[in-house]
Amino acid sequence: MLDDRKLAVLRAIIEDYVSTTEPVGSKTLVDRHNLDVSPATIRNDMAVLEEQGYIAQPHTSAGRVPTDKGYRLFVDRLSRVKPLSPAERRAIETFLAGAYDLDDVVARTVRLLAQLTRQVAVVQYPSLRISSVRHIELVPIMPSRLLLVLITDTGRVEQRGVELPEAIDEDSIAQLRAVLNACLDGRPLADAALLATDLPARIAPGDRTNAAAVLSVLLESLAEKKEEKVVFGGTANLAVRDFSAGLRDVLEALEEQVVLMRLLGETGESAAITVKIGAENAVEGLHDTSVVSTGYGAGDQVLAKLAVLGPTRMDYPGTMGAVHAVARYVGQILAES
Amino acid sequence: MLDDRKLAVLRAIIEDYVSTTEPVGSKTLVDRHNLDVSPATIRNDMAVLEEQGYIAQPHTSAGRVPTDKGYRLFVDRLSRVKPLSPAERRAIETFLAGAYDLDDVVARTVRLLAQLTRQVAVVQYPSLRISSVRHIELVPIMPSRLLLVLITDTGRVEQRGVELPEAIDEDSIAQLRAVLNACLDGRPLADAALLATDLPARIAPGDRTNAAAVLSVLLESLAEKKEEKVVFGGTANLAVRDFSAGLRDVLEALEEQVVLMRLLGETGESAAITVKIGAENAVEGLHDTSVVSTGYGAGDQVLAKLAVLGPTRMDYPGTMGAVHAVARYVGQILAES
DNA sequence: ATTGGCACTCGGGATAAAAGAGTGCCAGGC
DNA sequence: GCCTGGCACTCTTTTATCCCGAGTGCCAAT
Repeated sequence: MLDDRKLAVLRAIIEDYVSTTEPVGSKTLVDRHNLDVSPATIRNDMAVLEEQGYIAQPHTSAGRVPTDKGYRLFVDRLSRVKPLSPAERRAIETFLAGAYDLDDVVARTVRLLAQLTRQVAVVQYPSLRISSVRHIELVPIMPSRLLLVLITDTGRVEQRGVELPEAIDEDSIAQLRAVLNACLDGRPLADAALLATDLPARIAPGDRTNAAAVLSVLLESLAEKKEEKVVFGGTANLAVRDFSAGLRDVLEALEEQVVLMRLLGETGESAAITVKIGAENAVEGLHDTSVVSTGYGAGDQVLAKLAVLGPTRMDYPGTMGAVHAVARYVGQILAES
Repeated sequence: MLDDRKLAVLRAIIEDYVSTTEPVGSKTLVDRHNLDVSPATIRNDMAVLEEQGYIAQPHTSAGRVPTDKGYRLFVDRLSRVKPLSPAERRAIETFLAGAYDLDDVVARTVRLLAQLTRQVAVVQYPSLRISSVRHIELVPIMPSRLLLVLITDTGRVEQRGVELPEAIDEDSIAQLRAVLNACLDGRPLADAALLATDLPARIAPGDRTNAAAVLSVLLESLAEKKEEKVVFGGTANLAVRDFSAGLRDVLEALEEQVVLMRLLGETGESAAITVKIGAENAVEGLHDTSVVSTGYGAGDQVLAKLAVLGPTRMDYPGTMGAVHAVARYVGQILAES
């Protein structure tokens, strides 16, 4: 029902609109792209496209503008992910290679994505739930207070104060630390839950209540969604385009971890690239916004997600290319460390 | 040379302008504040104030607008820090009390400040340089690779990968860890520099090159300005007022750690509140912006700074009150943990 | 199916006039 | 000497009107 030319017209409309920000008319279209037909023909095609909901006109006698549905079709069938230029690839590589630690990797990734796409970048920290324990450390602060430090194989370091029911001495701490590490080292953090039954038996009776307190804090940090940390950047890119309306909504959404998580949550668990266009985003106030996201991680395992957020009128192939490439490189970096 | 009434007029102009965003004229002024004189009298006063550079008119026959110099006078002599309402104090207390760890304290502080002032909040992490070491941990990752974890008495946890020149075994790691902790525990981190000469003697000969590598990483993380971490929030508040111009500049400045540090750097080292108005800010592009900042820390010691950033046209007394109160509470929280 | 022709629509820019807000200054009053 | 009412003047802002042009939809012809 949509022949090849109509699809070509839709593609042309989207490409033009994305680059000019202005509704595009039949005349402009035949000029700019070398379609070998007359404007009138294009108008007929446009009428059909409009009837089917792929494009719309802001008002009578203005050019056409793509609808969400139009972008959807474009992304699904009319475009390919655009590979980055060699220069861009090199830039990514050198930029990420210099990172010191996980915080730095994440921070650099955000900057990189924002710069490449000239849009807002969102990056989630590798999930605690999926990571394995590399080391657990207990540091005494006061007689009845410890600092629990958790280091994962993705390089993430979590810290948490533990209030103990009873005072504890160095030896007991050492024992507890040894047991915890013996049980959890190299294993997925989720296994900590299994310890609940196992732990008391391995601990001197007098320290069991304290051990339970430590464990419960450990489980807590695992359970809490708060730990799904998300970072963003590139908001300055929002100010430049004629996007002032809705800008506030976007900034608000970005600062609300919960909302960000929801946005990323819609990304599938695979390494594929997900595109949510306009109203497809469940989040209120982001209906003029698209989100291009993907999972990343060391190897196949998806440890976390990253995304780019911009107006529905964005360069999808380019953005998708950048998201894809950056996710891959970050994965490599994580695998190496 | 400026009698009481002229000062009152300046104050009135600023208060009105801040709340209405519109140039304020002589008529409006006598109506709103009950000055017992006629508009004509006020006009004369205004003429003087303008001549002296405290106010200006955007164009002939518009009302007057305060200049930077006018705000300066207002802040220095015409206003008092406005104490927060009991409700606000309680809100601060409960909001900050629930924090888990340092990251959480900082994150909550940012939100709190942004919410209280309806502006952009900037908070710096407690300085590594001044903090004392609470514990140093070495975690083996690969035979010739360690993770160095540094925990300070302010609750800050820093991590850093160390590439060793030679492979190392568990025993050597334990020795190194013991020596490092023995030397540095409870002492200011800056003392690490002294270790350079001291360390080799305490370490088995075979491990000295490795020990040196660890130490150099430790010193590096101390030296690097990168470690002066700064966090901000509340950018959504920028979008609401008629501030669209310059918005991009502000967002850009916020995402540039270096710029942010420069902004905070101008804050004095004392616990007093510093106000930088408009062009007084050295940072390009923030000339329509004021920064209200102060130091905070456990006890008297200033560990870091926090600030609120907004248009020169801001509620200075209120903002200063919020900044002051929040800084004090955060200090308390830090001292407690 | 495509095309050229044509009447029609509607937003946006230009121009003009009117409205308003505020000023500066002066001459008179307390 | 300071304050005040009055008044002419200056600009911005608003409103109204007009016109232009881009773009459309439709139709008859190829």
